[in-house]
Amino acid sequence: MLTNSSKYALKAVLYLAQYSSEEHKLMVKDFYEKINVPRAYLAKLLQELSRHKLVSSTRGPRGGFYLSEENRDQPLISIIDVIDGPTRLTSCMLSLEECNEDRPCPLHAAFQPSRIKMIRNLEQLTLRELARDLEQQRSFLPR
Amino acid sequence: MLTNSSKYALKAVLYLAQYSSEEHKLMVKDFYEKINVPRAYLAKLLQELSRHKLVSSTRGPRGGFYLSEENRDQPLISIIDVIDGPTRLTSCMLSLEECNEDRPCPLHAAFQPSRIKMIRNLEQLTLRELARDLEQQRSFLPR
DNA sequence: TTATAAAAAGATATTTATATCCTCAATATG
DNA sequence: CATATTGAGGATATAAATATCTTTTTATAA
Repeated sequence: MLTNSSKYALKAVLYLAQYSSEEHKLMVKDFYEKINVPRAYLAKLLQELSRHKLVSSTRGPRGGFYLSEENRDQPLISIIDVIDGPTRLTSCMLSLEECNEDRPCPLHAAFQPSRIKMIRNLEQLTLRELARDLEQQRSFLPR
Repeated sequence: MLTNSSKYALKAVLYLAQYSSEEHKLMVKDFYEKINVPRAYLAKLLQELSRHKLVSSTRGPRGGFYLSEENRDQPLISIIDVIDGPTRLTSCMLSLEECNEDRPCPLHAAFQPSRIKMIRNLEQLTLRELARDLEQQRSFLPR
């Protein structure tokens, strides 16, 4: 479904959404263990997200990563698109280029409705909303 | 969602479901191009499925691969389980071991319904049913 | 202004998935 | 029984994903 990389990235931004702010930045070394992601690899992923303005960062002493208010309004799909590439979830289940509604692949009819629903969710749910669920203990983010 | 390997495998069994029978076996060299799968790699995948009794084969002249009537009654998930391993689709979206209904991960609530629906489809749809769709031109299997 | 701390960037290593090649074993047919 | 043909199996090669290490840049604050 998702690559390890995008799972790592989602865990990281959800953690940042919960525990960071512009006034309280988090360094990689301070939370990579909390989300069980390899330290150096997490740094790479966050750099990539930072380049795409999906997380915020500053260098130097007292620097670190955090989510700005704008960052928090991004949908989940934006993280996945940057890390996994934008076609990962939308392409045909059998990766057939010519699959479409008029000439669907054998899996198309049965799976397209639930696939579309999942993608809509990813496009609509924002980090802010999921962070609220975490805060209210309606969901949890164990290592 | 699925690996290339299981996509290849699904395309192959769907092709065999359409065009092979015990009386009309297909050799790898005769159809790998039809489904756009690397020849030697397709052979490997079919061997693996054969070992698990999901496709039938005989060696020697006039040998090849085909689907028996029993093979045709297998659900799609059995192919995927053999090639990708059985946990690929069922594990948590974030691969959190401790994610469950009582302590769900942040993605759980939004995605579990459509995920379950997809998995049910894979468990219930048989090769025979999808082959029938192909035969009736309700679906298509382009290269 | 200097020392230090942090991310950014680049280079490299490792692991897994994908792909190919070569030999062996089985089977049909003359 | 000999031979050709096919899948089975093992070994190897390549590409992509995952992971680590080192150096550079930027910012802080003493």
